[in-house]
Amino acid sequence: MSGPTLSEKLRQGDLMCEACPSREVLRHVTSRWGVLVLIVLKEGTHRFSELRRRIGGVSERMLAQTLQNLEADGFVSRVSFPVVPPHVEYSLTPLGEEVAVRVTHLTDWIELNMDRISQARPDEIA
Amino acid sequence: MSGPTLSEKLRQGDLMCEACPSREVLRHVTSRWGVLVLIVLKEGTHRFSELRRRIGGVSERMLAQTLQNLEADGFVSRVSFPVVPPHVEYSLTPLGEEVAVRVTHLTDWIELNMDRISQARPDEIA
DNA sequence: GTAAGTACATACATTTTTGTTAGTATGAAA
DNA sequence: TTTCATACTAACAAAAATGTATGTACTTAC
Repeated sequence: MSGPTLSEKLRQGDLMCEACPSREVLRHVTSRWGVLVLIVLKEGTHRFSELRRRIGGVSERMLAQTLQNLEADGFVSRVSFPVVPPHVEYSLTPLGEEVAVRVTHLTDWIELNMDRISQARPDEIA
Repeated sequence: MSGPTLSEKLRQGDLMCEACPSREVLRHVTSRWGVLVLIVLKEGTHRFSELRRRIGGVSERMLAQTLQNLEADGFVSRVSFPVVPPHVEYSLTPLGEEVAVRVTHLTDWIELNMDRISQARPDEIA
């Protein structure tokens, strides 16, 4: 009668299960700035300050933290050149490209359908 | 030389632009519990308490709030039956089904690739 | 000589999110 | 009769996310 055991769920990364590590990965990927970083890096390699300028509203602190999370998950690779002033390049790993594809499918849909969504939202008088 | 104007970006919902309303929609959809609610509702209509039991770790408060956000965005429809004890059914709207598809593409990928991701993550000694 | 640009880290303040507890009305089960 | 279940809301508390200000080391431009 019982389905998969807890340890099986943990291995599989069942998102409905509170303790699953997949929840943390999901949080990084879908975090406020994580989504936007993935979108921009999908276009190609960028430097820290380029990302900062592209993504409206990120603070340096948040951008750095977001990049570190995505790097720790294996989605982003960081290459630093030992020069002055510092030069660091960020890009997607093969794993990162795969997530970024799904993320952009979602965000593209939202951008393309914002008018339909706005009509459904009563809060905006416009 | 200049691209789209600010008002054009606002209409189009350019996510790189801080003031765009699409950012708020994205936050609702990719919120901690929003993602999971969309996944479960994609299987069909559910009652409040059913959702609560399915989604490990949600509090009543957060579930209620998440459902209200998704309802306000036009992704979820709420039907309440005037009986005692209360009976309320939640389901996806056509718009909601469309987002839910993209969301599940992302989450399915994460669940299926958790082992690859875990290998890339140095924090877990396992 | 002074200011700007680079890629951050660190300390601290604030804001946002999330959780906890208690409460509601009513019928049914124990 | 006490308890449970339902679908919430409101008040309050704790935790997490985010922002701000400052510093660094060195070079180039003004």
